[in-house]
Amino acid sequence: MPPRKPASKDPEPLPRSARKDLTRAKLLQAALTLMGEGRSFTSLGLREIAREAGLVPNAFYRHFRNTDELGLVLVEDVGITLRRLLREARKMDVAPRDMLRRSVSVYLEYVKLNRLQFLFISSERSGGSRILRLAIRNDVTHFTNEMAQDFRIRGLYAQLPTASLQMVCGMIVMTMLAAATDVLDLPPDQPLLEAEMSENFVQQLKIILFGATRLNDALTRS
Amino acid sequence: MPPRKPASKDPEPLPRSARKDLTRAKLLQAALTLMGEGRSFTSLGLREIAREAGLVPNAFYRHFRNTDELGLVLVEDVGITLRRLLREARKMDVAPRDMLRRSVSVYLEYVKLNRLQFLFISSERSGGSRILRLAIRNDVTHFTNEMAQDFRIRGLYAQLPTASLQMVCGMIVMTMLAAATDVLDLPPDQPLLEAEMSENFVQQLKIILFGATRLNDALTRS
DNA sequence: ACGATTAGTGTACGAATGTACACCAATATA
DNA sequence: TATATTGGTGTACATTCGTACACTAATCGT
Repeated sequence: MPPRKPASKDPEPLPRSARKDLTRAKLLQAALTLMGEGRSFTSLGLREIAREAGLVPNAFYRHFRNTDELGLVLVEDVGITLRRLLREARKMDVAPRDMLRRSVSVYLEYVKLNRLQFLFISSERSGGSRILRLAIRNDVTHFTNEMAQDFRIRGLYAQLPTASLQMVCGMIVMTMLAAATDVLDLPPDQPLLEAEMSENFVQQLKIILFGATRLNDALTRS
Repeated sequence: MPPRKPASKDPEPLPRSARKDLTRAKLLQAALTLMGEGRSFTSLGLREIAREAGLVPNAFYRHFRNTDELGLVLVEDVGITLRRLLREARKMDVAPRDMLRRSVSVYLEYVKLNRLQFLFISSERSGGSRILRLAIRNDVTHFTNEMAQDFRIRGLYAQLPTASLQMVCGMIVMTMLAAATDVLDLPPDQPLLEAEMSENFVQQLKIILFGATRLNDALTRS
C-alpha cells in the first residue's frame, strides 16, 4: 500500500518561489531556443515564447510585463557570461608563446559553448528594440572598460592615456564580436572554414596590437 | 472654355511604366521612412509599408512578392550608394597632408547624407531575415574587395598577399560600419560628441594602417 | 479603333497577436 | 486550521496581418 502521497504524482515538492524561478527560467530558455531556430528575438511574440515554454499565454505576465523586459533579463545573463569570460581570461595569465592564438581558440570555444547568448547579442546589438540595444551596448562597454583596466594592471601600453587605451580595447572587442558573429552563422562542423576564420581573427588582433604598440612607442619616445 | 482636357486634373501624363516605377519608389521610400522613425525593417509589415506609401495593401503585390523582396531592392540601392562612395573616394586621389582626417569627415558626411540607407544596413546586417543578411554581407564583401583592389593599384602594402590585404580592408570596412552606426544613433546636432567620435574613428584607422604597415614591412625585409 | 494588359481598389476571411477578466488550486501566512 | 496570496488556466475580444478574389479604369499593342 502506497504512503499517503501517491508518489507517482508530485514530482517536485519545492517551495513556491523556487517553482516560479523555474518556469521563469523556462521562459528565458524558450526565447533562446527560438532564436536558435533562426528566429530573431525582435520578432518573437509573447504567445510564441509562452507556447515554447509549455505555458498558456497569460502565464507570461506573471514573470515579465512584455517581451522587452524578458530581453533585458537575457542581456543581464549575457553580462554575467562576459564577466566569467574575463575572469577565465585573467587566469590564463602570463604569456607563453603564441598566447594570442590560444586566447583566440579559447574564446571561440567559449562562443560556441554559449552559442545562443552570443547569437542574441550579435543580432540585437544593432537590430531591434531601442531599449535592448542600449542595454547591450552598456554591457559591451563595461566589458571593454574592464579589459582596459586589465591592460593597465599588467602594464601593457603603459604610455597610452586612458582614452586611447579604451579605444584600442574597443577595437579588440569589436573584432571579437565580429568573429563571434562569423563563427555562429558558419555551417556547423566545417573545420576548414573555421580554422581559416580563426586564423583571420588572430591576424586582425595582431594588427591592432601592432598598431597600439606603435602608438605607445611614439608616446614613449616623446 | 477649357480645352478637351480639364487641365486641373491629370497632373502627370506619364507612360504607364514610369508611373509604376514611381509608386514602386514610393514603397521603397515608405519603408525607409518608417525605419527612420525608429522601426526596424524586419518588423515592418506589407500593410504598414503600403499604408505609409498611400496605397491599399494589395497594391504592394504589384511590385514585390513580400517584404523581403522589397528589402533586397533596398540592399541593391545600398550597393549603388557604396559604389558611388568608392568612386568619390578614388577622386580624392593622392595624399595631401592629413588625408586620413579628411577622408573620415567626408565619409561621415556621406553617412549622414544617406542616413536611412546606412541605418538600414546597420540594423539588418546581423538582425532579421537570413536572406537580407546574406545580401548585405555580399555587398559589404564587394565593397571590401574593391577597396583592396584600389590599394593594389595605388601600390599600398604591395608586399601583402591578397588574402592579407583583404583582411586589412575588412577591418577598415568593419570600423567604418561601426562608426556609421555610432553617428547614426547619436542625438542629432551634438557637434561635441560627434567630433569626439570622429577623432576616435581617425585613431582607429591609424592603428589599423600602422599595423598593416608593420605586417607589410615584415614581409619586405624577409 | 478595339481588345488585351495591368496598376490600383474594395471586400472578405482565417490566423495570430496582446491583453483583460474571472477562475482554480496549491502554497504561504496568521 | 482558516484565510490570503499567487502561479497558472480558460475564455473572450479587438486589432492586425497576409492573402485571395472580383472589379475598374486607364494605358498599350495591334
